[in-house]
Amino acid sequence: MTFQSILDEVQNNLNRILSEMNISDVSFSVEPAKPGFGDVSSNIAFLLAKQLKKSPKDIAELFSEHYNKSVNTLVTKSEAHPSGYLNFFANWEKLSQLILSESNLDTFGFVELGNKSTIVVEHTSVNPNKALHIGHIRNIIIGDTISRILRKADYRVNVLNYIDDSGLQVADILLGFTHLGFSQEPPDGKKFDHYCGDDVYVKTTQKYEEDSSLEEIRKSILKDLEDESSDIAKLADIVTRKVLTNQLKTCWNLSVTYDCLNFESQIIRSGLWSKIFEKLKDMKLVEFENDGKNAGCWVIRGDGKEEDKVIVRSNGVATYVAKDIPYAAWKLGLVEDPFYYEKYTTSQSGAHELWQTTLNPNNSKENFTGQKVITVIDSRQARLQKIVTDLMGKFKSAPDAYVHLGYESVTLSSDTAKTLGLETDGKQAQMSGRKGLYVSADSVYELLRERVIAETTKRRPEIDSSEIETIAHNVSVGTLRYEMIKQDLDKIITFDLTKSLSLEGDTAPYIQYTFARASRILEKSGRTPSIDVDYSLLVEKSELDLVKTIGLFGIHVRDAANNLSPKVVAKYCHDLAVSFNSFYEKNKVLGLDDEKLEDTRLCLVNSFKMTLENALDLLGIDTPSRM
RNA sequence: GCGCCCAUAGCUCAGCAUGGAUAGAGUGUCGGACUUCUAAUCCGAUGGUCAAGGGAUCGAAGCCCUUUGGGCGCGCCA
Repeated sequence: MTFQSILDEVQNNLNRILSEMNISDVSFSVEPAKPGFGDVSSNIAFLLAKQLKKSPKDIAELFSEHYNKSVNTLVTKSEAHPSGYLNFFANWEKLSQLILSESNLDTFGFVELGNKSTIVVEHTSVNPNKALHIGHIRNIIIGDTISRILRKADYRVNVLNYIDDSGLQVADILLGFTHLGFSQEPPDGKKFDHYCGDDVYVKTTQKYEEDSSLEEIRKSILKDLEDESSDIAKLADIVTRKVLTNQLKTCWNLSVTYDCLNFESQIIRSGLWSKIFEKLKDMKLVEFENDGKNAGCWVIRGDGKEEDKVIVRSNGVATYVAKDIPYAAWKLGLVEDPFYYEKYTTSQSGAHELWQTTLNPNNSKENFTGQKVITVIDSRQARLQKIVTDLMGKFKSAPDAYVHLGYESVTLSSDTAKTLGLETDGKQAQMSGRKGLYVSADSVYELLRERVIAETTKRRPEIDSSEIETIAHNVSVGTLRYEMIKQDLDKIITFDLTKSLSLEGDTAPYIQYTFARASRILEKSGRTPSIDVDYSLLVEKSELDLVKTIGLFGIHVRDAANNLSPKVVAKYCHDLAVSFNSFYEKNKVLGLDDEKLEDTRLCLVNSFKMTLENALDLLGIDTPSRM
């Protein structure tokens, strides 16, 4: 509740005043005030201006008078601002006690939004034929952060990663292995996913232009992939799983975890598509085209001006979107589950168990479906995802059951493109796995790590090298993760190898640094912080601002979960850090010759530290106590 | 051609969902603060016809319409 408590109190009192005045149906706002306008503000006077035929200023004054006569516990006074706003001032002694003691609870920041309903978040879903690049990382971090936020908002979250192990891109590297003589062993210890992506995939696709006969081979490989017993399918299984293991290492290293891996090859072999197809026909959601340009195909009718979408070709083969339909229905639990589940061979970090689908009935049955589904895919797929969303809305009779969470892509800055050998004339460049134009996630992490090691060694020569390694890891992961979610999903991220890897300003290290400062104060105090302190001693503006910011945690978690907006939490963490730095600059905590004041401030510092850790955890960012 | 998205300080972005007070950060540039709990920090200065035009409103960066500029998408490819 925390800061929400005072908002509720104001809301209730205003409602009571309204009913005394016989006014109803006014949906006024009660919000944390802007700096310099008290602690809580309401726009109620603006909304009543017309009805009462008075100026907002007069109405605000009227309300202010009434309000100051009502019973208050957390508000000391209300005040009419000439602009028409009604502002309220908090009883900080009580509010500080409320906020700081609640911030010590494990449940702090938890909001009851999902009512323990299950929700599926699917993200990553990268073809297992290459290493992850910085563009994939945006998808992964958005998905992982959303999952963490939803858990904090009382949802049971099932995180899925869809493994497209039977598509064209896999066929391409298989062709490289079987027909172009690429060894299945990567050279000199190169990671297998990098080898497949940098060498086999890029060079194989180059060859298509030189040798058109390869196109036929490619098609036959693609066809063989569907037959489980073929040599190609067996090879594909070995290769894609090896790439997958390497991709997962990259994800785990970034503190990203999953609940279940779903393999496309198994969805195909399970026969789920034909069941869904029958259902689509029964529900008249697909139609057979007798003539016109799509003669002989099954299509989904376009919405308004949109073109019809072919789902099954005239040769009977399903198209790309069609493959997404049975999977989407499976995720929503709308079809009988054809899969069994076994634990994944390598366990991921933490206590989080990772499962994978299998068609082998000697395994257990589990449930990874959800009442709602969020699929994280970049917005270039918006059109196709809209088809799936519409279909699922009709299947489930709930239009918002399936949500496509789209985001803009990551492009390379002109300078960074140049380092990869592409001249763009000052413009940013789209990444391309096929052309080998990308910056790998592993290399970015490594670059960051080296810089943080150098920086930390320079600043803190007394820290031993193993702790430096840990700090460097946490700061590098934090920097990368924060960079991927600090802006809105609809903004393109132009990645630059120099500018995007800064450790100063609005970055994770800035925030992490405040945690280290707070830790140091607590460590030096040699005391155990208590919440049994004199809260009336917190009177400085920078102290109360920090208390207030701490108290706003839950409100931001709710906002982020409601709007599926990770940047809301990123912004909050930054706000917390700014508040703390301001407090730190203006107030000493130790050596005051005033034990009571020291205890009170230690309590505040400890609350800040716990809340920041709590909030950063939602971003998957760790908190070093020294850096 | 049709559809979706973006446009706010030199640069990168908040604020827009739910219209209301003084449009905020970071970065850059210039200047200041480490014998004092960690300077990955802090303080000050600089910097804005909120792309343009129109509309509805007592009131618009925000809502509606048009235009311009940029990005992306529109296959019996995946």
